[in-house]
Amino acid sequence: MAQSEARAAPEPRGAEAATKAAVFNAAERLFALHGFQNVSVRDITAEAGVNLASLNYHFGSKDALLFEIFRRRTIELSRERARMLHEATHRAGGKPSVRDILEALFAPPLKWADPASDRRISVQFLLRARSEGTAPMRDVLQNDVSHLERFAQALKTARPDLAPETLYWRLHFALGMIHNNRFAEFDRLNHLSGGLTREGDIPALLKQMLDFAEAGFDAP
Amino acid sequence: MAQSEARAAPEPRGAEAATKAAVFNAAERLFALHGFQNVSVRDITAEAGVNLASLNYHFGSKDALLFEIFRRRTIELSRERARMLHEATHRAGGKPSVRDILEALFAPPLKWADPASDRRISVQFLLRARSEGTAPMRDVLQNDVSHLERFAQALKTARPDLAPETLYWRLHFALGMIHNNRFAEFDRLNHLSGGLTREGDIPALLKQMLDFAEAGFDAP
DNA sequence: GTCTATAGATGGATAGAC
DNA sequence: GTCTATCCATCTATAGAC
Repeated sequence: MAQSEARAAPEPRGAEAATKAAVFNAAERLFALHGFQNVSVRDITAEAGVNLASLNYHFGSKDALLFEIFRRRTIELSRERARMLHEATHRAGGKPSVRDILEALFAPPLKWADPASDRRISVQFLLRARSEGTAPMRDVLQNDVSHLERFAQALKTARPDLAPETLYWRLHFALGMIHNNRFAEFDRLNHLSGGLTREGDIPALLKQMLDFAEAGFDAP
Repeated sequence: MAQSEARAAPEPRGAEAATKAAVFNAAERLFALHGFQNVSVRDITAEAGVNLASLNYHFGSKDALLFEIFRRRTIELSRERARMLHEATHRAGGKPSVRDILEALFAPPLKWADPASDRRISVQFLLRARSEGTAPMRDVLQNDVSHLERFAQALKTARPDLAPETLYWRLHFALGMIHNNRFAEFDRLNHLSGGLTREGDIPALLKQMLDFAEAGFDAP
């Protein structure tokens, strides 16, 4: 438990920072489950088992805390994706296949979404940030596309025959496939399929997504 | 202007219902643009140019108004999709192609999203409802999958060779492609592509989506 | 049906003691 | 750093006059 918290929260060195970490984790969890506007500072501090005023003491404000969680998780996810893309590029001698590029895009958030992962909730937080995020978050999502530019460039190298416009659209579609992996959408799909789709089986889901998206990129 | 409002709002027969229609349209617009929790009753009535109390008089509460907009637009969209699927089924003698089925799924919301359409804002409202919706909305989204069952059944008929599990996943991916068509995501894509992707060109976008998704369904 | 005025509740933030 | 008590802004909803 302490280890899990240590991995999930920012540098919990002394007993003092334990409070900060508890607030961070409780906030991420509640925000991911119930939405940003439906969770109050009182809810967070109660869940964390700390005093009401400690949130403002450690983070300044509710919005600043929200942004801190968003920033940290975004950086972590981008880094994992960039590392996978870099490795795939190296393995392929500079020109990875479309499937390898897509795997670098899909695998990190899917690995987080594993029921056994302590990042399971972080994915849901980031997905919420896309639609419910505050203005500073939207600014980051809007302007910081450098992380995606590497993927667009790799796709151009892999498929120089495709029109750039088509390529960007297909990247957009692939991203849409990931962004739809919210708890509520999984539940809806389970309800529709009568329980056939088991989103807990991450390797199977990754294969399904790669099969679909790779074929989509191969369309004429 | 009067005609446009007549099409978008509920039965504006007399001058009395004009207030109700104005509230309905202002609310849909503000909710779609700024999110459900970021728009107050005061914002809505101010935008509509009516008195603060009229919202509660005509709709009962803010949440009831929200649900009313959601219910109306959901029914309209499902009906358009069902009609297109029905026509495609009839044209194909009972067994429409995967592409025809996907077109019945994609085309209605894309038609609404046309810059020239007076439903442009309704799509954004419905997309917000998926993530920011109140509990009653989530219940509807969760439990009322009858509309999607017809599409799943049609896909099974078109591709009896595919495992049902695979088929449901691919339907989920196709839905994800639509759900990603939010203003913010379009802007992000435009920023990334340097303006190459013009989401205002609906026929071109529909073709891009159909090419990608059809190929995805054709994956082995 | 429309308006004003206000009740009633909630939530973010902080002052100040410890 | 932690806690209590409280301020103050904001919002929904309604009572009651017209």
